[in-house]
Amino acid sequence: MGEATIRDVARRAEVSVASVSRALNGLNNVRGETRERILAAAAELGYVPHAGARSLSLARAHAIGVVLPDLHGEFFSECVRGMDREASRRGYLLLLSNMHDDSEQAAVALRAMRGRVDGLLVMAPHIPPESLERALPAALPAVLINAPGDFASRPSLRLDNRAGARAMVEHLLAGGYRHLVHIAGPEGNVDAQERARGFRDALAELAPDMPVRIIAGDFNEEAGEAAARQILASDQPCDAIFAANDMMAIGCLHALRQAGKRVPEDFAVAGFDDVPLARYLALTTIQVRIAEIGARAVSRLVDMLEGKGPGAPVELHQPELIARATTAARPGVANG
Amino acid sequence: MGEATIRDVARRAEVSVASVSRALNGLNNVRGETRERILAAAAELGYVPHAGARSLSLARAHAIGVVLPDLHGEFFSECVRGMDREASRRGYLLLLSNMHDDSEQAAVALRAMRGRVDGLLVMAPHIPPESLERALPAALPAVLINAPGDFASRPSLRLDNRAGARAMVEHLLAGGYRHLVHIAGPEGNVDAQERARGFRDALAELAPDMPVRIIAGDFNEEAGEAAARQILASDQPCDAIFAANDMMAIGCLHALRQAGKRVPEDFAVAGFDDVPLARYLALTTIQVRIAEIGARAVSRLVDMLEGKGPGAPVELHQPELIARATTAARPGVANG
DNA sequence: AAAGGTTATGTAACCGGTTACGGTTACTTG
DNA sequence: CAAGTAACCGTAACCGGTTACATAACCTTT
Repeated sequence: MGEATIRDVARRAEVSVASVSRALNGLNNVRGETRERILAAAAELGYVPHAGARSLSLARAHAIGVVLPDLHGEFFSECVRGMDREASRRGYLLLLSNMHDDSEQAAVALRAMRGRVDGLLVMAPHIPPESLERALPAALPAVLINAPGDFASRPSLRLDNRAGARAMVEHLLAGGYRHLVHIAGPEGNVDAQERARGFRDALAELAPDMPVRIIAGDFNEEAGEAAARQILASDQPCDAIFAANDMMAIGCLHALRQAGKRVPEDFAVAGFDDVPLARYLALTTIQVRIAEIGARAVSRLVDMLEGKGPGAPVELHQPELIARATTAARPGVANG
Repeated sequence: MGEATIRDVARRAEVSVASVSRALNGLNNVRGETRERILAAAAELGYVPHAGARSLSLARAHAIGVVLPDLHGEFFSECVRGMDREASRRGYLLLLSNMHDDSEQAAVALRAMRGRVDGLLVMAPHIPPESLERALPAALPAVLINAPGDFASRPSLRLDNRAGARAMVEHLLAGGYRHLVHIAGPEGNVDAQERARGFRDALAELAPDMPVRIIAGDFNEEAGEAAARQILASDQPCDAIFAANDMMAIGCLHALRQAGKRVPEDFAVAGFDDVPLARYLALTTIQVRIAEIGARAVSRLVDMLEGKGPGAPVELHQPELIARATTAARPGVANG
């Protein structure tokens, strides 16, 4: 009924389980003829080793746990794809668990990983550092991705959101735009916070006399549309809109066009993330190579697991500005 | 150093491991005071049960293995998202393994699942049924998604590609288009085959005197562009192009517009899948609710695992036609 | 007070692998 | 030919849980 075990193979090959284990794991202290007999028996029985038992015995699961929040489409898939690529390259499987926003559920998800994985990859831009640290099994190596705060205790990867926002501000100013508005992301989200901060700081430094105007948003397309309407209805001057992510920028684009405005002549529009759609809509944005970050996270974790040391505690990934038509320079502006 | 084990908890609470196990699993045959002592000890030690050991002992891992091919972005994430939603609802974790195209590697990926999962979800539109069956551990329940051929031995979910293609042909004919061309997907891919077959059959039935014209493609945007160029260069009449997926349809759209053609006036264009981009480009397409299929697959597998019977051996999911601007009816055609 | 029943707890086997350790056997070597 | 060595192989302990079964403690009941 059940699958064949190593003892079945041993019985059939008329050797001990130890020899079967040795033969199947390629140890060299098995006589050629014996090895043949064992391999034959294993093949005849269709024997497949029981990975669970193996990892219990070895204290090594060759699997890494991935705990992600509810990301929207692109992000999720790209991140997991990058992780999977690297993981399979290095011989690990991925155990996935979506963590819903609740911090309590997150703890449960993390605990469920104990004893099935060798390490953890955690992306939790919305969980406060202390409760995250409390929820992490202490002895399990972990790499944090885009964690809020400076996590001294765990190595982490971070996207340099501030640098990205700053690059965008520079780009818009260089293009001759003089009245910038930022549409922010959800309040609790670190990425959103850092992008807004980057916008604010860059403006303070590069154009100190320009008023800093930030409209609240939530990363959804509708928020972008609402922001556009608000801008159109307002009497404050505005000639460039920088949304904290692409979806809001896209909503914004739609609303502006619907209102008969031209982009970039009347308003420049820019986003953040470089989702596939951005290219089709010629939207200027900041490219976030999330797959690369995922792969890098796996790579660092595996290095830790294999004793190659944790490396830099915080690794900052630089995003790249992709200039497209929605922020073309104003006529008469000499561009650098 | 290592994490606390159940024996550590037992020692600290001055009881046997059996009692600890009982107390932590909520069995009712533990005296109240003893239970308190055990819970306290566990909390003090930060004890987290070792899921690997637990599942070895119970012969139940509460995890399900997911083996997917290299899908492109949208598809992958949507599918996994649907699976994850349902899996976490029913108390299972997902163990992910991307299967690369190689059939040999697929077998390895499947074997690696033995002993860590209770069942398997396999999506392998490119692996021949026999080698798949050979690679699947016999005693492991599995649900196949979009498997080629009729798999008598395993329950499976299938997208009704033929019905989708047929609906599209009907839609185009009703719109007044008279010269349909299909851009096919990769040869070995079942979905692509069935879509082409649906196109062919529908045409044979609904417009028997119309020549069936199919151009080879590979699901990539470039193939769509190439097909468009081929159509433009050819002297055979064509007024509607139905690509086997959205990405090719999009490539096609670009190439046509670049050549100065209007859509849908000169050519109608339609795709298959309804990727998010399709809505923005107003591309008519067949909506595939892949997340739903993923969720359903999990649900069926869990039903099997919990002894609720496998249900229908093959479950066919009906896709829905989404009519948009790229296939607007020709003027003068009474529609509906 | 002894017999019988109930309930709480402990002991040890088991899940399916790996491996330290010790025993055989065959081969060198003086 | 005896002793030493290397190569091969088997026994049993172990990884960290669960649980059948045995035992002990406590109540009833007559």
